[in-house]
Parts: sequence; structure tokens; C-alpha cells
Amino acid sequence: MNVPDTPTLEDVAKAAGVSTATISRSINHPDKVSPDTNERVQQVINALGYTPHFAGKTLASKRSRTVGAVIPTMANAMFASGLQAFQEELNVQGYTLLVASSGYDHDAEYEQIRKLIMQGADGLMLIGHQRTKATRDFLQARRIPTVLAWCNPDERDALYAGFDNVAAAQEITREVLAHGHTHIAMIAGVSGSNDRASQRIEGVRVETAKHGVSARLLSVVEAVYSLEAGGDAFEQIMRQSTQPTAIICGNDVLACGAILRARQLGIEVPGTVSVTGFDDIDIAQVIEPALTTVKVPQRAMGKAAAERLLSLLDDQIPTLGSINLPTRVILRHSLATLK
Amino acid sequence: MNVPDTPTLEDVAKAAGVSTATISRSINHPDKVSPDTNERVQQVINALGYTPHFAGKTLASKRSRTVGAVIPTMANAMFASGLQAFQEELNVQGYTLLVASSGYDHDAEYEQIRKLIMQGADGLMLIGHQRTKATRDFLQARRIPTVLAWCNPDERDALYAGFDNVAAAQEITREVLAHGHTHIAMIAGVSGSNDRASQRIEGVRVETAKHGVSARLLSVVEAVYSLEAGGDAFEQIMRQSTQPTAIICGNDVLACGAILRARQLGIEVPGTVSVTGFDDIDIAQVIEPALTTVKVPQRAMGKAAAERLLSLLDDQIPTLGSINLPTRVILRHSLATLK
DNA sequence: CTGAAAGCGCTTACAG
DNA sequence: CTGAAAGCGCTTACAG
Repeated sequence: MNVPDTPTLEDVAKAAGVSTATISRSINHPDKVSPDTNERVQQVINALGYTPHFAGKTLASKRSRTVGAVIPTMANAMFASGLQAFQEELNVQGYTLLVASSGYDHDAEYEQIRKLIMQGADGLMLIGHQRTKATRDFLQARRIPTVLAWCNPDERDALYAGFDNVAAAQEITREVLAHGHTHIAMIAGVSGSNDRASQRIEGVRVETAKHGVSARLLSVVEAVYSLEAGGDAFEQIMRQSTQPTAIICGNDVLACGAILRARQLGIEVPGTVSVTGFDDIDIAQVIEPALTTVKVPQRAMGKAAAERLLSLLDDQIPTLGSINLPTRVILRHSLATLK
Repeated sequence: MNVPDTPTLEDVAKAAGVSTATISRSINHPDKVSPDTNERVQQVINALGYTPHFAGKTLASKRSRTVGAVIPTMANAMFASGLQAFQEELNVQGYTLLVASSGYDHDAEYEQIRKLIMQGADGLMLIGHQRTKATRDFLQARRIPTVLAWCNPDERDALYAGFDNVAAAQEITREVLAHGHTHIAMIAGVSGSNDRASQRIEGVRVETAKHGVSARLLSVVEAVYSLEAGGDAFEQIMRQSTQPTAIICGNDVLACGAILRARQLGIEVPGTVSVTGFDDIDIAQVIEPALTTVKVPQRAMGKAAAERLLSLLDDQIPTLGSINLPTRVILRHSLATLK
């Protein structure tokens, strides 16, 4: 007598006195099996503690009911609740989520995508639409069902559930200008490999430009998403000869880093300089002064992304089109009216 | 002519003019294949864009080189960097990480564990050691290699990479007492399903008790880990007839929630009441006053957990034993000395 | 409603 | 160093 090996379909079939085909049907298409048999099979399954083996199932059916997501980072809350909502919706429909992160590196993203597909992911959720040619070719050659999130509408025919980063950045800029600020600076995410970051920069540029000569975007400094880097960028901006009265940040972490550094340097926010954020994660309410920022509809986006991907997976032709969710500016205390 | 289906081992074999066995060996054990063949195979693989099919591989080899982790939540940064470090270490060794979350619900944890095992996970990383009997039985019957993290040493023979929650809570309590506080309250995580939360409560109890009659733990109120709930707990505590001069919180989010609510109520922190946290996530530096808290060695723990799980997977007998990592109190400004 | 059998894409003794 | 072949645990036409 040996270790009771984990039972297989065949063990169940023997114990129930039917064929493996019947067991398989009883599990996956119970309506095609007689009630009696169904019941007996169910009992044996419970008695044996049988769990279908995923690899066998996947290999035979050519479907894994698994979906992959690759996000830039798990290190801050930026994607957390959107991903959670995505997962919840998948679970409802019997799918499992595989998560990977790329660290904002497009080659790493390609690696992770390949891994996810090897793992048998039926479809993918990706952030933004900027990626390497190798990645795009791979996705296209394999015809991998994909939904994009966190990003803008795209001229290409990709399916996405996102929001308009440019418009959102314009909106917060409009708000800043409406508060009487004319000397603006921006602390942005690293735009080279991050289309959301560059679109937010674009939004700020476009909107300040609209104001003609009355408003100026003095400088845009890019920083990785950390408190430290946000602080450094702040210092760099404040050392410049012409100082801004308002700094628009591409992300809440950056904005908090700026405010923290201001505190250290004895610079008042928003007394001397106003600061705004983007995302509206927890940290935005916690910082003092509380951050005026852009609320990104994370949960709605995650859910919408799941629904679209699933409709793509089930019907080959998606019943749900791309969607652009609304953002909105949350006014708190880090943006002051300029007298 | 059809869609160029994703190539299989057999396609590669044909194109290279060798058997599938040779291709398989060339990929997995190149030393057992002649250099010439290896090179030719490599070329064909690149030309065809061949990627091994995970399910086939897993089924044949009975190993997935995949590891699962189930964490209570992805919603705050509490586990994020530990998980990231865990993943990084796995990747170095050619393993892939599957992540699931349980929402602090033990039945959900069981579900997620089963799913991960079905998915073919070779081993598991779990948080804490409290779980249902069904889960324990399942893990044991299948002899699933498992490493525990975030938790205390355990009387049972489980392998873990954690820290002593009781001792850490005692240490921060000692610090609070050393600052002259005698009227203490605690805002704790929900202890029913969370052994870390209950151990932190225990630490606070034990340490205040040590001080005999000179110090009192007035009350312990439990709250889910959110700013809102932390705030509510704070209000509840401050409404009691005897008010504390210091509130020890089981988590940074709770502590920040308390401070935020204090601000709204016009109660000074730490002037009127001191507040301490636990974890030392970003938010702890961002809140004003900056949080005195306990630094949890997230990254070190994640890495140590990966190393231990991998050693368990490779050698059946682990070369690395359980480890208890040090925590330390970070003194910032939310804890004042009582005159 | 049920079963026998082929096949999904790989790996791995076993021979040579 | 290489190949033929069995087998991993399932699903699914195809018959009946």
C-alpha cells in the first residue's frame, strides 16, 4: 500500500462503474447524463476527493478557462482595485486570473505575455496600448483575444475598457487655470515607455496652450512613481529661476512625494505652491493637505474589461464594444485659488 | 491554406528533420544533444516562433514549475512588496507565480488553494497558519509543498518565513509605555479569521499586563482594514468614559484612518492622543503626523519564502529551515512623550 | 443516455 | 547521441 495518489478520472470511473466519458460528461454537461448516474458520480467524486487535473483538461479541450493580466506594477495601489474587480467578474463566470507584472518594461511585458500564453491563458488583459513590435506580432499571429485597459481610445481596432487620459489631464489643468494659476509645472511619469504618462503630459500641454499667452507651462519633469522621485522632481522644479504657483502631477504618489518634500523644505502647500494628483488612491486622502486629484474609475474599468474579454472569448464576435469611462476631478485642499 | 496554427513540437521536429524526442531534449537537456543538432533545432524554433505548450509539458513531466500564492488582499500595499520579492526570486529559478486572494475568508482560501493546485501549482505560499480543517486535510493528503509567511513560529512542523507578531506588538507597546502612556487602547484587525491580528492583540495585552497596575489596556476594538473603519473605531474609543492617551493600531491603514478622523473631530494627534501603526507601508510616511510604526521585513520575507519553497521543491528534504525575521519600531511623530 | 477509442502536446525510460 | 513508443489525465465526435 502506497501513498493514496491523487485520484484521476479513471479512478472515479471504476468506483462508479461507468466509463470515463460519462464521468467527464457528468461534470461538464450534467444535462446529458441521467439523473441517477449524475448522483452516483457526484457521490464517488466526493468520497474520493476528486479534482479534475487542469493540464489534462486543457490539453483535451483546448480551452483553459484562464485569463492573464499583465500590469506595470503591483507596488502601489494604482492597479489594485481595478484588478480585483476584474478578477471578481472573471470568477463569477468560472474563469481564473493569472497575474504578472512588467515593471513598465516592454520587453519584460513580452516575456510575461508569452509565459501567460504558454500557461494556457485563453485571453489577456493589458494596460495601455504601447508595446513592442514583437509583442504586437505575437498577439496578432496567435490571434489572442485581448482587452486593453487604463488607456485611451485607439485608432487601431483594439478592444478596450479605459478612459481618456488626455481629456482627464485637460480637465484637471482647466481646474488649475480656473483657480487663477498662470505659472504651471508638471511632474509626470516616465513617458518613454508609458502611454498613459505621455497622454497626461499632452493633456496638460494642450490645455495650457489653449490659454494663449496668459498661462505658461514652465517645465515638465519626469519621475518614476515613488515618493522619493516625486520629491526630487519637486526640488528640481523649485530650484528653477521662474517658479510655478501650481504643479500638476501625473500620479498621486508623485504628488505626495512633492508635498512631503515641500514640508521638509519649509515650502507651504498650497500657500506657496499648489499640487494636484492623478488616480485618487488612498494616499490622496491621507496626505495633508488632502489632494485635489483625478478619480480614475478603477473598479468599473476592471469589471468592464472582464465583461468585454469574456464576450470575446465566448462568442468569437464581441457583443460588447469598447468603452470609455468617465473620470472626474475631486476637489480637496492641495489646490488654492490664486489671489 | 489556413490560419498558421501555433506550431507544436512535431512541427519543429519535421522542420529540423529529427524526432520530437530530440527537440524535447534539446530544449530541456541540451547537454544530452550534439552541438550541431542543438544549433539546428534552435534555428528552427526561432524561425517557427515555437513556444512549448504548458499543459502538454505539465501532463508529461508531472511538474509545472509553477507556484501559487494566496494572500488575504491585494487592496492595500500590505503584501505587495513581499509578493513582488517572492515573485522575483521564483523567476530567477525559472518558476512562475500564480496569485489569488481570499479576502480574509478561510473558505475562500480553500477554494483558491484547490484552484491553484488544479492549475498544477507544484507548491504554495500561504499567509499565516490559521485555516479550516478541510484546507489542512487537503494540503496534507496531497502532500503539497507549502511555505507560510507573515506569521509566527508554529508549534506544528510547518515550514515558514515570517516574523514574530506577538513580539513585534510587545515591542511597540513597550515603546508606547516608555513614552509615559498609561491609558492605552487598541484598534486591531478582525481577529476571528486572522492570526496575525490576534497575535498583535496578544502582544499588546501581554506587554501592558507586565506593567502591572500602572498601565491599563482600556479597550480593544476590531475593524476591517480600511481608513473608514479605522476612523469609526477611533470615534468609538474616544466616546468611552475613560479616554486613552495612546492608541496602538494593528495596521497602518487603521492608524491613518484614526488620525484622519481625529483631524475631522478637532482632536490633536499626538497632542491629545498618540497613535501608532504596524507594517510601515508608504502611507505611514505620508500621513501628518508621520506614523510611528513597526517595520515588517516584507521583501526579505518574500525572498526567504521563495528560497525555502524552492528548496522544498527541488530536494524533497528542505535544505533551508524556517526563519524568523526581525522587525523594528520606526519612531516618527505620531507618538508623543506624556508629560 | 452511455461506451470505446482517438487525440490533445509533451517527456522519458528503453534500445540502439 | 538519437528514435520509436508509451503514457500523462482529460474531452469529444462517433456509434449504438
